[in-house]
Amino acid sequence: MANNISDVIERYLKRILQQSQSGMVELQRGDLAELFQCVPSQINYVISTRFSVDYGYVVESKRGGGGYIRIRKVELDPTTPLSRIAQSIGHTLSQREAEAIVESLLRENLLTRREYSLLKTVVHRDVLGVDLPLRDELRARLLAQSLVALTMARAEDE
Amino acid sequence: MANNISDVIERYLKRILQQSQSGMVELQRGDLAELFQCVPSQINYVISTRFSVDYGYVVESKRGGGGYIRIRKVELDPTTPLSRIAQSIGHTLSQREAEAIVESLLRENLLTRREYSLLKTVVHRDVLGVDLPLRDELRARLLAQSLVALTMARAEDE
DNA sequence: TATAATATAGTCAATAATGGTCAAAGTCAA
DNA sequence: TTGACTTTGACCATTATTGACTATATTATA
Repeated sequence: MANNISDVIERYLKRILQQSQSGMVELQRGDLAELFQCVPSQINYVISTRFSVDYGYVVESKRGGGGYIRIRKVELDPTTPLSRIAQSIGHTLSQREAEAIVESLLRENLLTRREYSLLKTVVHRDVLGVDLPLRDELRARLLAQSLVALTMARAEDE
Repeated sequence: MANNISDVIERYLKRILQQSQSGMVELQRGDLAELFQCVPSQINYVISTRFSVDYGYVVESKRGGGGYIRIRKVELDPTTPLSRIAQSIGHTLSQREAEAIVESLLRENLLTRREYSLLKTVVHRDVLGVDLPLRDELRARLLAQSLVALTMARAEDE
């Protein structure tokens, strides 16, 4: 479609992702930027707009000498309850709401008791220990991302 | 994967550690540096960043003639380790240190893959999303309390 | 035995080699 | 014309590499 560099880079990455057996690409930001004659931060833009977790990608990177960016495609079934709930969590979340969520997940056997216990701790105000409203925002991120992690962990476990 | 010498040396050391029955490797710093064509202090860098006690290794050394560096992999005591590790976590904790801890717990089978994935998420700087030094303090609380929660969690509900 | 020479390993700070963030400026279609 | 999307670059953060200087142990020598 569009002739902008971002789309070109996107197609390039998706093509090599498809071709790789492992479902993973590893690249150096500077190399890719050079290949497409753009500034390095353009690569970050492409990744953040087109390879986010919402689209089913996991991106890891490392800075420093020998650094890299690694993109993996994960099977993320959006109908699975955990990821649906993760998506339904907004920008802020009270402790009461968070506890209601993890308790219902435990009841439905979507969490083990250990996982439940762990999440109960993670969302507790004393553990977070920062002031509102930051605390509720932090809690929302922690719980949402934790549920996403659990969704993907299952996929990885084979 | 890695284009840097540090990672290559790390893999080399882990390979011979695996191959040795004793779970121990002894080497001379200068020899290893020569083998990999790097300065000797690079070996110290690799050891301090990848073979710290957080990663489950103990390193001893001796200077002078016949000097050596000895790396041992230590098994965690499977009876109380989670709580012990929780106690050893101080007031502040970097992402790198936190990951070292959860990786070694996974390796020792003290965490399931899902729990590992979850904790990896909880200690990630992007998820915490607050500035240093608060971030490292928050991470220390989260991980320490999470491990305590796991210690106390009732074993799996049928 | 004292001392000097030699052979190791350790520390630390400077520099290099990466990737990340953010906001300003540019582009383009509705 | 406006608003969403893209492009750019200055500045930031993290990790790796190097080497000068330091510390310690062993061995040779006076």
